[in-house]
Amino acid sequence: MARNEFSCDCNVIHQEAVDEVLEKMPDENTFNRLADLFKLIGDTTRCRILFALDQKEMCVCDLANVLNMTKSSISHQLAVLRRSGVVKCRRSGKEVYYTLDDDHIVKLFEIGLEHINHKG
Amino acid sequence: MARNEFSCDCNVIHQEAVDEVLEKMPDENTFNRLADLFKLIGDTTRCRILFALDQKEMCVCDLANVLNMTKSSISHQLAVLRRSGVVKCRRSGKEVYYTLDDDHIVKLFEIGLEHINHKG
DNA sequence: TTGACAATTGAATAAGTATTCAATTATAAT
DNA sequence: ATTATAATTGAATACTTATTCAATTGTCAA
Repeated sequence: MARNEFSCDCNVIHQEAVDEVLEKMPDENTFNRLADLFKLIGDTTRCRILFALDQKEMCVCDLANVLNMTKSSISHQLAVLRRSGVVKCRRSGKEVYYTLDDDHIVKLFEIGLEHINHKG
Repeated sequence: MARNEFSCDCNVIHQEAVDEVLEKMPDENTFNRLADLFKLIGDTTRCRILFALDQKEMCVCDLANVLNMTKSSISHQLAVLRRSGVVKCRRSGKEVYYTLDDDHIVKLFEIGLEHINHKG
């Protein structure tokens, strides 16, 4: 019984190619986590926060000023980034300071910028 | 007049840091394009399509079988990828064959996978 | 030209999410 | 204790978007 009998609305045209690709494809969980990672940095606000934190450790107020947005908005996004483990924070007095906690992010940005500069 | 007087709901705490970071930050357009790029690959379906096309040139039916999804769904996503210039296509008879058209994508995936394997 | 199949397209629906607003917590200073 | 400021949080709203469904286009074969 073909594995795609129910969800796919067509017959296989190049069975060999399909089988070969299927064999090499990572599992569903991998794709979900990969997509989640890119989704995380696929937002202008979070991109800017991460860029700022790559320059300097900053508190929420600083970030609000750099991005010209409300503290609440920044804080919500920082919570997202924290949950995903790409930033970490420390409290000092009334302020909470954030820093990057992931080496891969910067590399992704570098390649992303290459892409942008390469294309129109 | 401070540039953040209206949208930001707090005073600058570390003026020096804020100024320094602001100076180094790319402009708005750059962030929008960067975020758009990551948004593009921040979707499980598009991730899987791109992974498949990195292995082999494929027609829509092949992709529908590999991903176990409808041709319509795949076609919609291929249109998105085409508009963004990360895939290209050629028609041959009744079929349309797609291939990757961007070297950066694969690099982004590699680093993304490193990230995933590194973290829990 | 008619029928069959690959692919695309537009509209509708459903699901996800970024920001706003109001309220609350945490810390420091008076 | 009280006040002020930094930060977080939850709920609501507005916006975006992935998939589905139905209809259409393009190509080939009979």
